[in-house]
Amino acid sequence: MPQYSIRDLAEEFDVTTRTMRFYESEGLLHPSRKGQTRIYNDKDRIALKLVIRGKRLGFSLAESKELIQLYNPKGANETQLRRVLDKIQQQKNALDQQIEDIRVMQLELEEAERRCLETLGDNNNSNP
Amino acid sequence: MPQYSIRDLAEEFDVTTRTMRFYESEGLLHPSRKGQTRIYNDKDRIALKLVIRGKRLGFSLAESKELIQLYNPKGANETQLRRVLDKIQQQKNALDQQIEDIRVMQLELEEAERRCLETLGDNNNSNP
DNA sequence: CTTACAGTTTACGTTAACGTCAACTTAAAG
DNA sequence: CTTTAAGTTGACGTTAACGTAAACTGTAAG
Repeated sequence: MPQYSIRDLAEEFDVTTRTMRFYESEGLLHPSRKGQTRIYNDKDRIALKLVIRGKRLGFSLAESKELIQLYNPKGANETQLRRVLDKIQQQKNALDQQIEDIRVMQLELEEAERRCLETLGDNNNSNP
Repeated sequence: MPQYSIRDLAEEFDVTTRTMRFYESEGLLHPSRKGQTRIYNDKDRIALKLVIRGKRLGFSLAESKELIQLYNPKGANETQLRRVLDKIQQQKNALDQQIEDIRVMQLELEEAERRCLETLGDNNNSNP
């Protein structure tokens, strides 16, 4: 099983070591220790990747933490599993809303682009 | 031309009046005044809608402010217009990245969903 | 007139997400 | 052994995005 130092992951995902320790204190990462030095495994790596991607989408750390937990139906009973499935569905809906927002923004940006290009064309015609 | 009070827009977009005044102080909104009372027009309404949508996508107010400016190639010369076009392109690329992130998240959520359903199925088989 | 309500400015408070710094330990290199 | 580098734990500082409270003004209703 692959292991990583704090610096390994910090460099890979372009965050500071301070950030990694902060995430641990917030319960997002759970490195083991060799002496007092942190040792990260693949599960932490996946979690970190998820947090970083979440940030690009405007997720708070608390939201990303929930997301991480959705990926571990560890020792969960049926009731818990059903709650997890419900959360997953909510997340999927939220992402659908985001996609819709992005779609609208892209259309608006293309409108803006057209207006710019038009104005450029007009200027060139009136400035020979 | 339609006009809105601060409360009109605050209720429509579910923000507080404090937020609206804050956005004004940050240069995102530019209401006129009747006496000292703020009067908003359609341009402000559009800008506000854009900011709200931006927030759902994780944009900072500074980023949304830039976006707003992209929609007004007002008294811009050719050099400025080209810079605007460049920014528009950057924004479109950023949105493409977001869509990719969302796509990955959705796939992962569906994996998680499958794992949950599997576990549920197993439990039912071993608990008759 | 006064009561009530909506709006205004000013200013200090708050939370999330780290940055920064100090003081320390451990590990490896020269 | 000393230096150097990378790690550690506090603890305090910072920024964005508002919340909250105080003190004031205008205006419509009873």
